[in-house]
Amino acid sequence: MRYSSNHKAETRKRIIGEASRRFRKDGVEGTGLVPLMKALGLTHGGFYAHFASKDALVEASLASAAEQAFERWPEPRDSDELLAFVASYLSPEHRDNPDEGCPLPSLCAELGLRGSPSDTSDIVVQRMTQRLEGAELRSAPPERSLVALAAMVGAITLARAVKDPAASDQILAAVRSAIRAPSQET
Amino acid sequence: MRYSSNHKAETRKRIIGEASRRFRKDGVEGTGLVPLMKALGLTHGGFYAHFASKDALVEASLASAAEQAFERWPEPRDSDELLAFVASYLSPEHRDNPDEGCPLPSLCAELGLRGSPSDTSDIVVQRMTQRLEGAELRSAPPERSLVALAAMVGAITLARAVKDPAASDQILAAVRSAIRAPSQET
DNA sequence: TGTACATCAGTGAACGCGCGTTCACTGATGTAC
DNA sequence: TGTACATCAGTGAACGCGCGTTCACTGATGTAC
Repeated sequence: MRYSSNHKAETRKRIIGEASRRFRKDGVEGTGLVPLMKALGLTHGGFYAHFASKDALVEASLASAAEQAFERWPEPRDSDELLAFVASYLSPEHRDNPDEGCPLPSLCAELGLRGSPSDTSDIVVQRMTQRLEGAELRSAPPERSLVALAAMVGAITLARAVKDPAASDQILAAVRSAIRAPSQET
Repeated sequence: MRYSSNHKAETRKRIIGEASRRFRKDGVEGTGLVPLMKALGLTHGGFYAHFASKDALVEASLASAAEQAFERWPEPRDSDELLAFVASYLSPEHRDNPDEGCPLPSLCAELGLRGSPSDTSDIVVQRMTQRLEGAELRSAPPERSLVALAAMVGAITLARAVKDPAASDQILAAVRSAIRAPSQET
């Protein structure tokens, strides 16, 4: 089976795409290479033509998930876009679809307890924080956006863990309105 | 080997104690029953005299970790105690010792993606939120303490995942000071 | 244009390992007589 | 006080399974002549 010159690169991309979705949905430990390759119509033996190990795939998938998050939530250009970003991040849709969502709530906890070799988390935190330094908040202390990010990540994490749907919605709504109107918090 | 009448109950407690530490440190999937029992000086076969399944142990350990968190951070009686609670929760010590810490940052993500059968998360969220409704914040909207909890859980999660120690400390400090002085946030 | 060969993405069987779970058994102790 | 027996927490070998990884092989295609 000889393929076109970029066939291998495309297969590699397909593996990363499927893996980055599964890692976010089921966790790294919960995702097996055999079912992963099978879902792509391939056999598991071929995996090692593309990656040296599962860890290498984790690294590549995390970077890909980060890139996807940066595209989904680009740098806001004004305060309206900033609030739209926050609303989208804290939406029930994002809560209910971790496989397409931000890797921070889905993968941080797992990579935090394993001694992750990558510093992709650092980069994602940094760039997501930058995106929150928008418009009318620019006069705020620089940690303000870090607090907002922590609240957003915590809200999604808790909203996914809580069983009661009303309580879950309430967590998202509370953080959404707190970031929307921080001056009325006290 | 016949033992004193409460020997079995004590062994059960020891299993739960060790498990609740390991689950928080290494995750549920990352904790095997064989090494767990071995660490207690027992063989793995005896496990099923105490629990019907690993899932039953997860349930019991989560409840135990929650109870431990409620004891470590009891209901604050005034605003000083409330700030001490927040400072303790957001301390480097808590970040660096997940095995003795709050189960929300360590276990929520993992139990969130598996369809957890327990509603212990709901209870922990509810009771930790109550503890943040202290003193001078009582006039604030009720969601205020929910936002604080989300920020605290998110901060610990991120601080554990980030590689750069300075960045990790910064996340904790930012949320700490934001909760300490919410009126100066804007 | 036609043949022989090299390439290499993907195949599929096999590996050792640790997992959760089962089960026949052990043996020190409390109880019955 | 002494013996026979029942109890039952814990033992340890075994189970089937899925995991990550290895490796000899396949076979359609591009290239060389």
